[in-house]
Amino acid sequence: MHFPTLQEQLDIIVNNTVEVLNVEELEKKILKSLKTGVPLRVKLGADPSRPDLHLGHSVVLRKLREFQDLGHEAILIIGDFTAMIGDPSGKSKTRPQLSAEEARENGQSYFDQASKILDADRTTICYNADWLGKMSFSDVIRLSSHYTVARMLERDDFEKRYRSGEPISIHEFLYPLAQGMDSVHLKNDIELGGTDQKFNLLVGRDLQREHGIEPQVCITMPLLVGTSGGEKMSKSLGNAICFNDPPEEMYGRMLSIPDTLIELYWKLLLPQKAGNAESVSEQVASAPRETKRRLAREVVAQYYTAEDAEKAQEHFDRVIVQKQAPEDIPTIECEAAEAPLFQLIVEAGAATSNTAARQLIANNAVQIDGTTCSDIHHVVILDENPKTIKAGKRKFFKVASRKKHFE
RNA sequence: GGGUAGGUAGCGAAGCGGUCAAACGCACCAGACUGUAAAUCUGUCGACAUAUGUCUUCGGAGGUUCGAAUCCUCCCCUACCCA
Repeated sequence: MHFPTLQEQLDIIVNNTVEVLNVEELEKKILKSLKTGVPLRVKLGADPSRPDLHLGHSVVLRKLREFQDLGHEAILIIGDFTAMIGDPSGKSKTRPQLSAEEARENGQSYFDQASKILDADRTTICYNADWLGKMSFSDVIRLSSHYTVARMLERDDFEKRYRSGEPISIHEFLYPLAQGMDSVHLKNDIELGGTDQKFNLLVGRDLQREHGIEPQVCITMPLLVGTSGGEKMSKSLGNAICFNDPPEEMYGRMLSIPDTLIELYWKLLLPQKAGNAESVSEQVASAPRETKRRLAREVVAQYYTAEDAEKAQEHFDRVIVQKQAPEDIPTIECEAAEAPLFQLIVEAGAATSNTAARQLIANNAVQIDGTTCSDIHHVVILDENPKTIKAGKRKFFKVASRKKHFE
């Protein structure tokens, strides 16, 4: 195995990180691997209770990929056992406990999605139920004796919740310990995570040391801000862009980010290409629109192809900018010769209830063949010629009668 | 085990016998404006019907009332304090 030089590796590894704990040890580890030819083992934990990966996940996955490209070993660890506990980080809500099968399924899905960024052939995937599930209660007691309540409360979100009077369950204290045991089991050299994982990563480091293993270096990456700015990207906040979003949607959502996020997204979401990162801020200043369009295209191309990205942009220009109907839109066929407009909107899935559909109409958000209709009682006359209905900004469908088709 | 304060729509938070489908803020959705966005302004924001209507909601189950989110009983849950 041939690795780049120490300095080359350090430059790449440290770039974009929030913290590296600590750099001296990292250097030592790199030097050792250079000398022995043994790649570093880099661990990243994955939570299978949320199998929809979004761009926020990509930040840390991208870092892992960089390690792979430097010749090191990526270990993706699916926390199927910890998912059964429920991840306490962030929200106070306890996550639903997953069955073993669900966790495996989700884990596979996670891996499939992560493969859009990782080099899948060179990624080791493992499930922590394989070892955590074998621990006995006395093992757990022994493990938990290593940590004190006061130290647990050092963790940022525990401390906040404690002070604001929000509940903290005992089992949540076990979560970092379980995650730390993963590091003991894997004997990994490095663990990656978002800044919210810092405490958990450090617990792994401590536990390794106590088990006589060379402690892992902890690397934290920034949490990506969501598309509306402010809060971190999260599916439940509705400000996320998922790996599995279709190209058109991905493109549209990318364009809807505030301008102030362009540079940050550029830095964190695209692979490092020499020369282009520095000039982005100038480009944003001089041509924000074009820069954002380019960013959107580049991001879509990461998850699909450059061609798909082009198509997505064309689609967007057509539908949103020029407000024309897209090329391919679904047609619903009715047997009746006429139908209330609001009902059609619901049937097409453009509104969740009749009331919601009426509200859309009342809000001037509905067009039939390009003409706005604000009459909630409107009845659409159907024949074999499909009528194009637009409900809201980007929901289009056609309706036609299929009466004749029955003869 | 004892005490105190609480559990209200996606979230935060008012209401404390009728005028409550429930103020207000945020988020979401839509319209205007734009660069596509952000910011700003406007509307909507439980469901069904739509001219003032009906139904299901205010931790859960009962009860008192012509009438309850609001009063009573029991239960469940949370925080804090005392043991």
